[in-house]
This record gives sequence, C-alpha cells and structure tokens, in this order.
Amino acid sequence: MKKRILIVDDEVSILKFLRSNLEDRGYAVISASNGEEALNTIEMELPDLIVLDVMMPKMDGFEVCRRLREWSQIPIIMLSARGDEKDKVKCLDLGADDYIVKPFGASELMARVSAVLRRTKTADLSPMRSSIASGDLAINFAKRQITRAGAEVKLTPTEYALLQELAVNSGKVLTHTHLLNKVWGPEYRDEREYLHVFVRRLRSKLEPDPDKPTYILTISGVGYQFIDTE
Amino acid sequence: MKKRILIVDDEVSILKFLRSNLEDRGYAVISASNGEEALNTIEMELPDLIVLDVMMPKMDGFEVCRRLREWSQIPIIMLSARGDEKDKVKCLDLGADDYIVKPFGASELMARVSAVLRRTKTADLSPMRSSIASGDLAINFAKRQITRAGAEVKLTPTEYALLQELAVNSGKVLTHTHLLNKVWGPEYRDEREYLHVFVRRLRSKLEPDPDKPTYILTISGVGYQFIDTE
DNA sequence: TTGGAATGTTAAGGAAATCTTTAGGACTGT
DNA sequence: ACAGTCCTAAAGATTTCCTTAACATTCCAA
Repeated sequence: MKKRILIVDDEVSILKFLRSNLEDRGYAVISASNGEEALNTIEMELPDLIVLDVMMPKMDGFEVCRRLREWSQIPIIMLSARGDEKDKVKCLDLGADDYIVKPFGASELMARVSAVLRRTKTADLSPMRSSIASGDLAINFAKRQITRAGAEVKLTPTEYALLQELAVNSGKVLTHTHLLNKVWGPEYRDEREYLHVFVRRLRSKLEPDPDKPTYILTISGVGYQFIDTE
Repeated sequence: MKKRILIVDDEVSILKFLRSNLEDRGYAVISASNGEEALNTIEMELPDLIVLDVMMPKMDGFEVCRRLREWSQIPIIMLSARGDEKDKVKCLDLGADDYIVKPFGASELMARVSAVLRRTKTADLSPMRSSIASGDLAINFAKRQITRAGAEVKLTPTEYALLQELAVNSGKVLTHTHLLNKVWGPEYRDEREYLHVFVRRLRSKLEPDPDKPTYILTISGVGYQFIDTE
C-alpha cells in the first residue's frame, strides 16, 4: 500500500520539486500551501508523513507542529532555510521527527523520508518492544536487564531511565531538554551537566570504546541519539 | 502431538468414565485419586490440562487448585456435585478455567475440554517449572519445600511468599512496590523496611554467606532479583 | 484461659550506593 | 583566539540499604 505524504510549503517551486521526487519514489503526494490549510488537510486525509516548511505566512511550521502534536503522532520532517541549531532544537522539542536545512538535494530528502517512515513503522506496530538488540548490546525492558556480549551490566536507576528513553526512541535525535525532562523532570530542563555525566557513565559501561561511541551518539548543540543496528 | 490430561477423582467409576471418553478422543490420560497424589503427578508430568474433582478426602480440589496456581497456569476444569453459584465462583476465583456440575454427559465434558485447550493454546503459557534449582538451593513449588545442599530449610509463610514471588520471576528485577504489593498487599506498597527485614532473613537462611548474596541480589534504588544458575 | 513459641512489625544507627555539584581541559566552528 | 559545547574526574551530599534488636501479635498446646 502506497504511503501518503503531505507536503506543506508556500513556495510553488519547492512544492513541485518535492512532489515530483516523492512521486517518482512511489509515494502518494498531497499538498498544502499554508499552515491552516495544512491542519485541515491533515484532519481530512490523515497522511502517513508530513514534510513541513518552517517559514510560511499566517501560521508558521512551528505552530502547525505544536497544534498537530496535541492530538496526533503522525511523523513530521521540518524544512528550514536557516541552519542554526536553535531552530533544529526547537523543531525536535516540538515533536518533529527530523529536520532538513535548505537547500537540500533529492537524495538527502529521500534518505530522511524513508528513515523516518521505517522508524515510525516499527514503533507503531509494537508500541513497546520488550527488548532491543544492537551489536553485542541487548536491552531487555521486561527484565530490566542489560547485557553486553553476554555479560550482564548493572545500571543505577537514573542510568537505566536515561538509556531506556534513548533506546525506546532509538534512531531518533532526542534533545537535551527532552531527555532532562523525561529522566529528571521538567525542573531540570537546563541542567545539561547531568546529561553529560550520565551519558559518560553509560558509555563507559556499555561502549566497547567509550571514546568512540557507537550506541549513544552526540548530536552537538542538539542532544543525543541511540543507534540500534537491526 | 497428543495432549496429556490429568484426571483427579477419588471415585473409581468416575475415573473410568473420564479415561475411556478422553482416550477415545485421542488424549493421553494420567490419573490421580487424591489431592496430594495430584500435586505430585502434576509436578512430574506437567500435563496440558487437569480435570479436578472438588470433593476429595485429605486435600480437596479447591486446595489443589490454589496451590497449583501459586506457580503454574496449567488449565484446570473443576468437577462438582453441587450446582450452586457460590461453588462456581469460588472455583473461578481460585483460578480454575472452567467448571462442570455432576452428573454430566460425555459430550459436555468433551466440549469443555476442547474449548479450554483451544483458549489456552494461544496464550502460550510461559514454560513454568514446578521447581527451580540454583547452585545447591532447590525450590519445589508443588511441595512448598526448600532444600539447601540437601537439607530442608523451613520458611515462615511470609518468607515463603516472598521467595516464591522472586523465584517464579527469576532473572527478572522486581521492584520494591511489586514485591510489597504481591506479598503484603497494595496497602503496604511503601513499607520498604518489611522487605529489607525479610530479605535479610531469607538470605540468612538460604545464602552460604549472607553478606555476599548469590541468590537474592539487591538492585539498589529499584528492588531485588532472584538468580537461578541454570 | 493462659503461657510460651513462632512470626510479624517497627525503629534506629551505621554502611554502602547513588546522585549532585564543581572545575578544568578538549574539541569545534567562527 | 574566542565562545560555545562537550568530556572527564573527583569530592561532597543525599538517598537507600543493611543489620540488629526490641516490641507486638498470632498460634497452639497445656
């Protein structure tokens, strides 16, 4: 069954570019040219993925994202002209799934589209996998047990909570704010040192070489990302 | 593969009736004529289904059912002479899967047997063992008997309940709340001192060196974990 | 019914594990 | 070189756990 993608941008040239590339890849494409129209269309069509420009008249992409996340987890990829990290963090904090900086090529777009769809497919089908495996690392959520190359690794409650949040959202970049919020609570949203200290500890317990992490990657200026090679 | 059914009744005529009918339908039949014998046989044979008379000398069907459900989910159909609702409710509350009132015909029996088997097939009962061995520690759930290096260890009811909950979920980390809830009841969910005291007692009865536990491990900040080395 | 034994409950101090905080160095892009 | 970010280590601070022992309750037999 064809995946249906909604593209939202006020520039006709971008819409054309997106549409032709996505349709070539076998996706069904719907479009909207401003925020309000986008929300209406989403409600009617319930697409499988939304590609959303940040800068738009009337209602910008941030607002669309915020409003949508109040009732839906449909994956969103944001497009922005500015490449700065503040923007990226804001998008991800609002619940976007990925972020592309303009100008971008067709191949980057396609890679991200299929990555996000792959990620959300598994997340949706089994809303809570009871275990995750990545390389010689295995996480069993039911037993609350982590093994590395067969040997059990002991984690403290906070270490475990952090790893779990990362692993449950594996593949997705989680912002500092998001992680602090989930693991320590909203009042810790600015305490990045906690994150550094605990990411360090997780790495030294889990990574074969803590200086060249393979599971927990640093996304500088943004947050961290757990990789599972499945 | 033939399904194996254990029938338990003190009346020989009933056993004969059950056996011939079940064997005609292609089941393998084992029998026992009182409660204690039943528990022993269950432990040895791990049948796929148990047909259990309520009224028996020594240990009645209710008690067998209660004891079995402490460690196993093997389906049970209860037989009773009395048709009253109280009896039926009691059976089902104890964890029986179905209930047949005497006298009954072969067709009713068969219908219920195959219905229960069909229902429980998909449920894929976790392969519950009737006993657990770890090092020189052996726990026999059916007999409620613990031996350490061959010698029997006597446990109080609470001690046993705690050990059982840990051992039945061996390998899994059980939270303080979980254990308190299961052993003492929901209203004790915050009384960690109980746990500490009883874990200490279990260790001093079971562990070779209570200061370096090998069976009941502390997961600091989280709970406890029973290890079975199998 | 009563006394004693077994079991369960509560409390308290010290020990251990975990978390927090700080500070300095390393890295990166401008 | 500078600012911002990230990493690392280590010393308090705090929480959790352990252990003991006294006290309360239940059970059972005399």
